[in-house]
Order: sequence, then C-alpha cells, then structure tokens
Amino acid sequence: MKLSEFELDVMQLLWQREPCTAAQLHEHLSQTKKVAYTTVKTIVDRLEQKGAVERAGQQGKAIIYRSCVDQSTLSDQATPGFMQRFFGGDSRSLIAHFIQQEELNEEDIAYLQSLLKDKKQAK
Amino acid sequence: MKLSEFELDVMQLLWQREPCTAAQLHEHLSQTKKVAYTTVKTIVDRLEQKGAVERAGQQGKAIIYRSCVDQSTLSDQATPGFMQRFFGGDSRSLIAHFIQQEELNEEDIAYLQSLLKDKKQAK
DNA sequence: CCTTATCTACTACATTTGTAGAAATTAAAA
DNA sequence: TTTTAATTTCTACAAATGTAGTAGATAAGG
Repeated sequence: MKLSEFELDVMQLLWQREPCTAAQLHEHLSQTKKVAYTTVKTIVDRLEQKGAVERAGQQGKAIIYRSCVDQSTLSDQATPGFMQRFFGGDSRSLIAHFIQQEELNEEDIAYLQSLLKDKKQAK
Repeated sequence: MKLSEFELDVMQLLWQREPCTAAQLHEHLSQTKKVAYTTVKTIVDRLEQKGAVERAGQQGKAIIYRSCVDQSTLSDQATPGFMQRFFGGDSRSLIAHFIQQEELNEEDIAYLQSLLKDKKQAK
C-alpha cells in the first residue's frame, strides 16, 4: 500500500489516538498546520478507499474511523525504498546516520547496544 | 530541495558514476526497469531545473551531467519527515527496526557499536 | 559534403496529491 | 416539529509525477 505524505500524517495521528472522527483528526492537525476541515476529510476518504482506514461506528452524525493497517506494515514496505534512494542501499550508513544525528538518551543507547549484541550472537 | 522517487533513483545512479550522460543513466536504469530513453532524459532535465544536476561538458552531441547536491544533504533533509511519518518521530524505534531487519556483518556491527559508545561518551 | 544515427528540446497526457468549496444530509436544539 | 449547526458527499482544480512521442539539431561516418 502506497500512501502520500499527508495521508501518512493522518495515519500517524490515527495510530496514536484511534478510534476517532475526522473532526478530531482535523483538530489535532490544525495545531501544526493551517488546513481546512474538508481537506482532512478528503484525505480520510482517500484512506478509506485505499483500505488503510475503516468505519468503526458513529458518534452523532460523525463517522468514527479506525486504522486497518499498522505502522510496522507500512514502515516495512517503505524502508527498502528509502534506504536505497537516500543511502544507496547501504544499511550501515543509514543506521550510522541516525545514531549520529538523532537525540538518544542513555537508556536508548543501552537498548540499541543490546540489540547489536543480540545481532552478533545470532550469527 | 524536494525530489520525487524517480528523480532520486537517477540521483543515486549519478552519485555512483558521475559525471555521465543521460544515455549512460538510461543504460543502467534499463537493467532494473523498462523505461524509455526520453523518460530518463525528462527526469534529468527536471533535475537540472531544480538545480540538483548541472552540465559538465559534452561528449559528441551528448551532454555530460554532474550532481550539484550531495546525498548527505538530501538525506539530512528527508530523514525527519520519514522518521515522523513511519516511526512516529521515535528515533530509537527506527534505529531498532533497521538493526533488526537489515543484514549486517560483524564489521558493521562493531562499527555501529563504536558509534554508540562515542555517543554515550559525548554526554 | 551529404547522410544518418543519436541526442536534445519541446510538447503531451493520465494519475496522484494537496487543497478546498458547494450541496445535501441529519442529529440536536429550540 | 422546525430550524440550525455540524457532517458527509460530491465536485473541482492546480501542481507534481511518471511516462513517452515528435521534431529539430548535429556529430560522426562514408
């Protein structure tokens, strides 16, 4: 399943607070970005058409939506293309990039170290 | 600078073998994907318009191109959006995902471990 | 020098994406 | 029950994207 950037922004919100209505999604998106309610609703409709979202009931006249794909499924799909296009397919340099650029606390670091250790063991 | 997927595919090739002509790019892309020469040339033209690529001479009647943005600049720009959209902005889970999903040899693992150690030290 | 194969430049078009208004509907309020 | 305010549906449209054809230019070969 291929979703656009805006569609993913909506999915992101939905994953965090589902089930919810288009109005609620609009509410939260508005905090970051000036956007009309109908624009958000259009995106939700497209997500429904693509089968990423489904109706989970009503609340007054408003439709309650819920996701029907999960984040990990989509990130699994997107990951190879991203790695190829921005890091020439070199997973090591991608991981290195993130380790160096991103904020990580001691606990995060310890966790990632343990993952690497496991990875090594598994060989 | 915002480039499309196909544009990035061409950039990727260019970074690996620049400077080169549109015909050479087409040659390599053809190995993976059925695509007309003029399609590739159109993408190169658009990249030139966007200022991602420039002319670096001629070879017969063919134009030789060279990139004028580098991979790290573009990946730095793309990274936050990708992390947000596919991992809810959680860099730790993104890195974890890649460590677990991707193929890494012992040397890669050692390298990444040293980066984490540095990261910890720097605190 | 003329022909030709190749390359560029220009144009075209369907689809997707971001964006939102207008019209129709309906739950809720009065 | 009638009005109203919020929602859904439908429609629209510009820009970006993937895709490629056509026409014109030109280097290279004969």
